[in-house]
Amino acid sequence: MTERLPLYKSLANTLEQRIYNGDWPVGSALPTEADLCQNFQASRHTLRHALQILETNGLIFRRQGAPTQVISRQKLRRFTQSFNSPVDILSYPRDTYRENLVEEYIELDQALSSMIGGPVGSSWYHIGGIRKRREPEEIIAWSDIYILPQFASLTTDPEHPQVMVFEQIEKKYGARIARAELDVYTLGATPVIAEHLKLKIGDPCLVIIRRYYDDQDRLFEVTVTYHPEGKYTYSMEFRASTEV
Amino acid sequence: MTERLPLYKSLANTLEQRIYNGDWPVGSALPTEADLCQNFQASRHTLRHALQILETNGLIFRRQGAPTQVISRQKLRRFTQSFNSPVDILSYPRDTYRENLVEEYIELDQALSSMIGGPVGSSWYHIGGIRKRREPEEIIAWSDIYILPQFASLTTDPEHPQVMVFEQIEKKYGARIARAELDVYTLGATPVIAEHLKLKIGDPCLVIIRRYYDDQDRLFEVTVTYHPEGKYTYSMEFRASTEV
DNA sequence: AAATATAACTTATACGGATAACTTTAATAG
DNA sequence: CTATTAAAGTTATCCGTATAAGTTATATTT
Repeated sequence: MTERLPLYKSLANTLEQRIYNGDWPVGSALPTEADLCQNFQASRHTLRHALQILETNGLIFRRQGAPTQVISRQKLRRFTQSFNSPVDILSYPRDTYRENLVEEYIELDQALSSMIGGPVGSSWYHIGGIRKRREPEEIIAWSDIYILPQFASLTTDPEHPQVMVFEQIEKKYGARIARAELDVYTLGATPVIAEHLKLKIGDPCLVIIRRYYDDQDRLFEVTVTYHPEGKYTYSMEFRASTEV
Repeated sequence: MTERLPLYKSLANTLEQRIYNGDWPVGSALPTEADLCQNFQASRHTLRHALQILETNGLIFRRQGAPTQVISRQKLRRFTQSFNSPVDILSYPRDTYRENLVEEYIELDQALSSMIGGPVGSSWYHIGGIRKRREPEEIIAWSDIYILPQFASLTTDPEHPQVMVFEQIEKKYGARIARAELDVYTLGATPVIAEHLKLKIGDPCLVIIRRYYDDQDRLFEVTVTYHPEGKYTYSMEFRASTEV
């Protein structure tokens, strides 16, 4: 019932409580490790284990040579969503595939620029096409993919339609996704979209824009998908973060 | 340039590489700590520091008394989005407010049940209303809020329209959100929605459903919002998780 | 054959000490 | 006064050792 807590955990709890009480206000420095060892009668090693927990909980900030700073009065309750791969950010069923209908080099005009996020006049390679489910055979979405011109050659790869484009870029060019943005909104079908998706003009469409940035924070791919009503729901789950 | 890596980090890298190479396949057990200390000429303490890194990276699984298991060949690259509060999951501008138009006790029929997620026949308290922005004065959304009947009294609170409902539930009843689900899709405006939002029937609406669960995984609030075209974009940002 | 107890093995916790690396403050030189 | 150097203080890394606690396999008993 009253499971005995290891010393380092009990110490971490005590320190958290003391910080919460305001014994060491935010912005101030914690006593030195040596002092804390004295006060709490623990070895330096055990104490540091406790401090490490406070650090990962975002309560303190440590820097070699400088005193440890208190940076937060209480543990943040973070709501996090995790994906093991960027594929899952927009999790299409695996039994879908893309059919390219348009391939062209373009320069961004004002309208495209505000949607895509790149500067006006910048050059991109545009791949337009539809995404289909196999059975029942059905059109799920129209998708516009914009990639940097130097990546254009990857559309010649035979397995191209089966694989997400950013995966191909990662594989062939070594660019790694460090950040991704996601915008979701609704829009009445434009004439072009309506024709491709066999809708009436103005029919509701779910628009999802994804922007991929590399570790230099350079935008290197943007995907815009248009889903007709009833064909797609974007779902997510969030959890309050668990204790350490 | 060639910054010298601490032994424990260098050890962690080596072990990761060896696992990736397949020297210790997924599912097999790592050599004992004692053996690894021997092989890599490190103290048990330093070695354990390295193992701890592999563990947080999701490569190994450790259990007191049992050999350490290899559970993944490569570091997961997790894409995470963090919110400091559930408010931010659906981040409305702070200068908006809710205007309740309907309050009633209901029982879920088949259609509502599949949308909300509660069982058919279960009792809920329904609050229907519109969300407005102050300036320019504008209707942003129609929202249906479903809460357990025991929370119904909170609508009498004077500050109720300004505050998110789950915050009031947390404050007054102590229920804490442990999990939240989010569904996003598009829908043509139904007659009821069209009237409230002053739209034509069939006009595109962005529908966002949020379901809040407590720590017992009991559903205690569901919110459904309908946004007319052009009035709302749901935005998120994801980052590849940083090294430990 | 099944349940129980034992032993061997492995990881977890905890102590102590020594050196390195970094930061800040004080002293010094120009 | 400014820039540099030296010293003191603090955290980071790394080693060693000992005991506790949990798991698994083996032996024993029923």
